Amino acid sequence: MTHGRAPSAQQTETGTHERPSVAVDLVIFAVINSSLHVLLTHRKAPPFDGVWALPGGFVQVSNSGSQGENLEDAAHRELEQATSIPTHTCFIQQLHTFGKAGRDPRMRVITVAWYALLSPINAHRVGTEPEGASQWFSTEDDVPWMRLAIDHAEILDLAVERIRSQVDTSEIAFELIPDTFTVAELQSTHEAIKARRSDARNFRRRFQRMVEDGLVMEAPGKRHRGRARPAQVWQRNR
Amino acid sequence: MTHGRAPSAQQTETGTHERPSVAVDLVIFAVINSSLHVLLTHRKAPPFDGVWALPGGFVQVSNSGSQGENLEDAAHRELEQATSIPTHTCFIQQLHTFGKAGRDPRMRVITVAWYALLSPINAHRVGTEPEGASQWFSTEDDVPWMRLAIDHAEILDLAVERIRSQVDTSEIAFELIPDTFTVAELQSTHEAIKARRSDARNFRRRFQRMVEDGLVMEAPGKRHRGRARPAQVWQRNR
DNA sequence: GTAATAGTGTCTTTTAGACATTATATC
DNA sequence: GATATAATGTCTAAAAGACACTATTAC
Repeated sequence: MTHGRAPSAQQTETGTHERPSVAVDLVIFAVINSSLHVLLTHRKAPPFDGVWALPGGFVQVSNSGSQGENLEDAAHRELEQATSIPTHTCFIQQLHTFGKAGRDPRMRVITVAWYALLSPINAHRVGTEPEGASQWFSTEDDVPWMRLAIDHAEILDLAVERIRSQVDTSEIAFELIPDTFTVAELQSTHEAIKARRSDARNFRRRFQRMVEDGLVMEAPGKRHRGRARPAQVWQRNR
Repeated sequence: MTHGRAPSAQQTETGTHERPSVAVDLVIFAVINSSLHVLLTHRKAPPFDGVWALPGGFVQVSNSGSQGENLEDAAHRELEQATSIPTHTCFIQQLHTFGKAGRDPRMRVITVAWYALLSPINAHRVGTEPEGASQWFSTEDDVPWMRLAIDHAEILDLAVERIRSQVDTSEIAFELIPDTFTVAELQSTHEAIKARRSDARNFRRRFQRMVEDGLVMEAPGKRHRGRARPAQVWQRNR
């Protein structure tokens, strides 16, 4: 036997070895009522019937011709299926691949997990059907963490940890708010992701830097909230 | 069709759909001569014969019984195969999963890429056979970037970017040096990863914080280099 | 004018970057 | 004492955390 990709005992380069099923699972986030929510689907078939799970499905594969769909396309397809909205503009990013033997009792399944971020407008269109199979859960208290199918609680944990660690150094928060927004709305989104309050003056100082860096720019109009002073509206600079 | 993991047109929950081959590919790093190196293997079989590639191989899968090996175990197995050293103590971490249709012309292959970090002692035992299939390449100039098999150049790029972004905020640099080390050796490792020099005084200030935080502690003895003043030896605090 | 949110400024602490000299060992 | 590396201190700049008051609008 040689080094590297050479065939090992039960495997050949021509592919006669056994193969796993490969799935994509989605952690779909949105901020609802100032709280970070995740979309779960209710399973109706054994062996996980009656259990909440991350939306997902198998990657369409062919071993001839075009070889099937790209992983990212599979993730987008499942995102559309889970949300019933057009998702080509949605933010989606690979999280981690989970493939522990036995994680799915039916067969060997390796799943590539992704996280997606929905704007409030898109989120509102999802999971509102009273008899729907999908439902939003607040990550702060609502999620039936201990009862998610397979290892989905672990996937969800990692996804929350990931976006928390990214929110201060990337622009992901913009994916969770409308195209135009006020500073208070952006701050509220940051707070929802990190599950902790922040100081308005310090946040505005950081926002000021974003303006100076050309990341955001003023948008026309003002936005009212209650009977208070109207706020300046902003938009991303693209 | 319902939401979520329900079967789609060509797929059933019982798994009669076509499946991809799943591989693990390894980006094995070590610091040699103060430069970040990566271990590549020379392919001898078509369709990539004569081309350098990342070491890797297929995940051993079974759809009955134990379902085969864990992804992480497959990565460790391939790491041992590529290096011929015991690797249970080696640092290894998942990088990203690459699964574009057509990336391997032979068949649909989805590969889970990992990066591994070898200490100088371990690295020295690898790739020194004159006729060996594995060889170290400096990431600074030596790597035949444009000629790596499949999408391995892209994987390598991402791995380098990843450890560069982690070196200042994690403890990965310690995985690339011996158990006991001097401050200068640790600094040199940082510089090799980031491919840029740093100031010794500023680096020692950061090192002092590591000491105060209990991350490292003095080790017995001093280390000589040339005919100069000997340096204090340190070790990680575990 | 009252209620409610928008918007502003200062002090302190921490961290990073730039920069030159002294200390200690070998030869 | 010449040489080579180890080790140290200060000034400055940028960013985060803590903290209280004024501005503008609807009602």
